[in-house]
Amino acid sequence: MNYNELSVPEATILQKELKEKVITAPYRGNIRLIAGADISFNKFSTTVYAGIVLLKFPELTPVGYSLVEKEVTFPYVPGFLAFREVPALLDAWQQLPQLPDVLVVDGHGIAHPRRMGIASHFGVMVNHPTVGSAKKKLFGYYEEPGNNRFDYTPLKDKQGNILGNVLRSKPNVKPVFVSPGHLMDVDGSRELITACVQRYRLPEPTRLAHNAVNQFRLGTLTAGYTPA
DNA sequence: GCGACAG
DNA sequence: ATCTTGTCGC
Repeated sequence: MNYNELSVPEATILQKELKEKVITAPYRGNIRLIAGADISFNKFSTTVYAGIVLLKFPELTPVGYSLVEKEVTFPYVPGFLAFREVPALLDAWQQLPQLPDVLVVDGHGIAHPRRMGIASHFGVMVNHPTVGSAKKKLFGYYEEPGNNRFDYTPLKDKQGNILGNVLRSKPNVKPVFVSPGHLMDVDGSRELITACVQRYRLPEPTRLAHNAVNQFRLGTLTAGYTPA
């Protein structure tokens, strides 16, 4: 199926169907390899640069990255980010020589109007554990968390259901929004992201993925898979 | 009708 | 998201 030819109403129907496949449950198992995924592009261009960076866990040292370039015409519409970025990320995913235990996606998971943010969407597509880590809220209500490192508050819907957490990754910086993507639960997602935070606002997986796709777009890195 | 609105 | 320099605060 080609997302570029979908209309928003059609995409909405697809999200409602995919929603039934999302599994929000505690992740059982060891994590020795984690990954971060992100996209970069030039303003007004239909070319996107997608990348996935693999890191050893819990050391968080990068061990390789997969970079791909792809054309995309589906516009950015709040609530439908997946239809614009998932295709390219799938290409990068299929190019990985080894799959991570869990993938951290730049965006929300179930903290979405229809519980189908990009992290959940991608997780269902590849049937793999994912967690969403976003820089801004898309959906839900929350109280500002305390200003101490790792303070957090729940992100809820109007009925009081907890969709994720608002996490203060470091003092005096805006918090990050963490929610389960697929095969993960609310607490586990927060604990994992907390373990991925070092000295910056953003957790290492998405921070390094962001750096990689940006360098790729600017020509400092070349496409393909590269061990670190 | 008005405000909110991932990347 | 991207375009961009200096500047204020921990």
